[in-house]
Amino acid sequence: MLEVPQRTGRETAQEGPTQLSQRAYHRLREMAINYRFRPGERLNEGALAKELQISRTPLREAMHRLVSEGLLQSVGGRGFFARPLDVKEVCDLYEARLALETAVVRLACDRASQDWLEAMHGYLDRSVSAHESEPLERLLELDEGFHERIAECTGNLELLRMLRSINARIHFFRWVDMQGRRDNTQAEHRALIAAIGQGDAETAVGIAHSHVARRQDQIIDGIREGYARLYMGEGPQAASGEGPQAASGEGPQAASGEGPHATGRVSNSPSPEDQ
Amino acid sequence: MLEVPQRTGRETAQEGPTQLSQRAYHRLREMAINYRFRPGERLNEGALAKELQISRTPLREAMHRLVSEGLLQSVGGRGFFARPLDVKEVCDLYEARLALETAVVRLACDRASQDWLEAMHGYLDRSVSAHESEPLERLLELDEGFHERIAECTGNLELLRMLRSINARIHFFRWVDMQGRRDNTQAEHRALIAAIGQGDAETAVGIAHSHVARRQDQIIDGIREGYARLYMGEGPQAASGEGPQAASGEGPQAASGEGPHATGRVSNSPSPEDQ
DNA sequence: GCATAATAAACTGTATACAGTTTTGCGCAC
DNA sequence: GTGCGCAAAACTGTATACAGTTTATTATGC
Repeated sequence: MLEVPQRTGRETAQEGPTQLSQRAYHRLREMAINYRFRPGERLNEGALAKELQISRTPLREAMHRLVSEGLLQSVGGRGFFARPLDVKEVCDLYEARLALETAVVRLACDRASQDWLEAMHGYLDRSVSAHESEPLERLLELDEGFHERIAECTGNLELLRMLRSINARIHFFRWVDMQGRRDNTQAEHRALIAAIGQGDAETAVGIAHSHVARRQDQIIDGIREGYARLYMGEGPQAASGEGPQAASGEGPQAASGEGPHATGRVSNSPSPEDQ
Repeated sequence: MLEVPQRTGRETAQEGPTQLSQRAYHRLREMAINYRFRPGERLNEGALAKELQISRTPLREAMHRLVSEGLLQSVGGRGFFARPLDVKEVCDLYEARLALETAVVRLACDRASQDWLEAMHGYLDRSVSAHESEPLERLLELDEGFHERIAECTGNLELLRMLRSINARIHFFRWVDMQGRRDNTQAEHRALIAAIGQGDAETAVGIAHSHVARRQDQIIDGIREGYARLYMGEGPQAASGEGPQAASGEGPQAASGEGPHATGRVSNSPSPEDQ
């Protein structure tokens, strides 16, 4: 009688969630984050459902979630759309990220445990060794992981959640921004952890601020660059030009995780519901 | 061929969205915000669908959105649950709110226009006149509106969105906190706007900080109080005790907007997917 | 009486069907 | 050619059906 809902058994390690809507959510999320859909493109539910080999019902449930997270848009009666490349939006996200990061670092100065500091040093060591060998995508992941770990150490799940959400939405632009340039942020990361370890909030915030803000300056160029990459025919199935139906080709296409693939023509951005 | 999706005609002023899933979203959101569901309670989709007079499909779509926003939880195979009363979560939200509010006020100092400042004075005047006459619920709305307008003036839609999301989730606790006490925040609000108008970031942030942080101290008691209100039989359909089926009674029950209505027995909180 | 097992009812997750709308394609006037 | 209008096709939004699981209920042994 007393409801004590428990998570019904950990999902099998490799297969991910058993729920179709949840699996669809994760796959679509990855696609949206990496702009595997052309910006502003309308997503054909039938085609997507076939691609993911599920019916439209769980697919739409997943899409609704992604709308809430700003990774998709919806227009009543017209369906779902890939998010457009919106300079203003990305600037807003960077600004918000800066605000959160500042707050998180300040809190971390008070709350970082010895265990956590040691773990972070280990994390940085591993990142160093990865710096030369790993692909850029992986380096970006490591950087995101670094900042998210600082958020974790504050113990504030809401700050962590918001930071993750922002990181997902700017991921692609950071990826574009990194192309070619393989700059080393290790030193700054070390300094940040050191300041946090000493509880020196002002220094820590200063480092974090310049660390995050520096990128912000480059981002507008980055978005321009993003336009180019997405529209000028980079990527596998370059410029098929026609075919208004399938979102990203017909057959089930493995999400190979190697950077954005979408190509095609421009379409104006939708005016979505203010949800 | 070129997709130029436009919002297909403003919704008719009074009726709200035409989309059923969207209407369900708004109604459920209001219910979740005000704890019209008992904390942790499992939501019966069939009963809810009947109550809202729609089928389960759009209902579930709305529920998925609300899960993304932290206003509902879902457990695979067991369905959706009302969010539990979680002290830690509320503290995290207050802390996050403080961080955002600080950032927003700082930005506002740089960006507030003369027009905006005048509009805010008008807003405060109206709030003053409402202070004695209007119900507490309305005063809370005015306060939320005040803070959201500051966020609006920064022009950063993402900060605004996050602030709104947080405000929705702590709304109930602020409401409980306000009961009995009809304290006047007008002076602080005036001072804050004045500081913003002069571009005095440090003063403005100081005011905002103490303004928000003060409440934070009281919130834990507030949550305890919330427990009492929800479980000790306050509200209309007091302590029916039994009846595990319907979420909030059988027939369609007008959302009268007069404070939280839910009552009933305790049930442990679910362990939802980490989505 | 209380715990346990078996059985029935209820509910969730997903697929499918269908109505109404939007988009596309085509013909025709200009 | 270019723009307009109409018919066909395609697609979205919603309802419904159904299988598999979870929850409630009853029966049984101790």
